[in-house]
Amino acid sequence: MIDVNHLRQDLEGLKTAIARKKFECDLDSLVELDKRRRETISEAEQTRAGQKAANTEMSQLPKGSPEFLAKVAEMKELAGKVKDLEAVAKDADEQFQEAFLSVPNLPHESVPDGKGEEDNQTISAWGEVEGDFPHAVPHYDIPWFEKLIDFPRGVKVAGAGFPFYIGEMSQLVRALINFFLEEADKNGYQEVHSPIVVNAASAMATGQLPDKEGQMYVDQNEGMYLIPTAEVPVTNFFRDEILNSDELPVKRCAYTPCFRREAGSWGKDVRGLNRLHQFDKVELVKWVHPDNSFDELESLRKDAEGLLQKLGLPYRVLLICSGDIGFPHSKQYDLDVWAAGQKRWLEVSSCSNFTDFQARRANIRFRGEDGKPQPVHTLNGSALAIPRVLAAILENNLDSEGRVKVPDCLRTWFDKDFLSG
RNA sequence: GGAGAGGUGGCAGAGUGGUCGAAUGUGCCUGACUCGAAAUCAGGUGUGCCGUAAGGUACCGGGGGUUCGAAUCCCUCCCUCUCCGCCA
Repeated sequence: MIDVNHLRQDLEGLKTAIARKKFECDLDSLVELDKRRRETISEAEQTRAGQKAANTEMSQLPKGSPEFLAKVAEMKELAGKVKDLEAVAKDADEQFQEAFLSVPNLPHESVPDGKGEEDNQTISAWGEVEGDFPHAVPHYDIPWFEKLIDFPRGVKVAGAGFPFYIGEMSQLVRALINFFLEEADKNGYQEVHSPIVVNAASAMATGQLPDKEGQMYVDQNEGMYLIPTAEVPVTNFFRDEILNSDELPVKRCAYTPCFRREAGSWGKDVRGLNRLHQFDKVELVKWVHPDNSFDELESLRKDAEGLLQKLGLPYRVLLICSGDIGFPHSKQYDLDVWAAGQKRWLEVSSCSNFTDFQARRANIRFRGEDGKPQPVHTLNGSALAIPRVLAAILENNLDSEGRVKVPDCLRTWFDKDFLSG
């Protein structure tokens, strides 16, 4: 959630900022709800103060004395009034809070205006894309593909979108995970191994609930959610905590499987490894001082880019426009890898600054220079999502003999020159 | 899963219906003493919300209830510990 002072002190500025995003919310009625909330709280608390004062008096009187009994009778009415007013205030507060949760984060001034995907800006690119892949085919058309990635048996055992990776392919997945984690370590991210289920409070804090409930797998019995990204458990590590300012920035990385129901998006671009219900990913998360969160976003993005460069995979960097940016994001970059066989870009990373938006929901603060707690800024980025990186390696590195050249940077964990089924 | 015990401020730990946001100890900060440190002494030291402020109000695991009044009584959920069972 945003700072409520935006609503109280700069309503027009807030309207302008939100209008740049595609999300709609009725700020005028929100202002009314805020006003009513404050009035009802004030009234209930004043009445309650009267009750407390009377109770202090009563505690001095002898119990059971006529004065005492008279006071009890008198106070009954006030007690009922307090109860009623507190209920009204609580109701008004909840109404406001609920509506306030639907206000999106404000886009940063450096985020370009735009209606949707088509207005995202390509701000840089790396590697050759045209004419450099004479033997490329879509990864799912490589003759031996189905020997190493078994979709039908995944369907039998679990369902569509849950493939088995077999033998050398499984080892290659493991090599990618290790490579990503080691590079993150070199860049100063402390590795954590996290739960891959979370409770409702955690999913609420990072914004998966209430809006995106349908995208997660749920265990109804336990009230648990399979994580759609390590962002959720890792960010929640510091939920309801106050950090020391000299601890900032905190940088963490985690490898986890990720689970997404992909409700609504199934049927489009789903062949092979392009879109799965379960996939592996290494995620980078930062908790930083508000003063330098946008610098931290740049370095986060460079950390993710470094992986694609070492793998030798061409990619482009998209600066996401105001109309395509997510609800909690202030600024977002996507990294798209070039898949030469399919001749299309595959998104393998999304690097975002949430400013204080997530931190307010998750109640993650630090003690500022004045000693008062204030929200940190949180950032995260994929580094990287495995299956699409794998797809690009398979397609781009296919040679004339139908073999796939394994990137040199993976040799520590996968000691073969080629993958050939 | 069964039986029992328990969840209070950074930590430890009192408090079983009223003057308790909460004793005491400890930790931390400031000051005094000291060449400096230790020790000692004095003061300070939670968070949210309402309020321009003064101040008010809420919070003793979460939620609900009883009462004029709840950290304290009742219900319920969660969690921790001990023992038993089961198990990677």
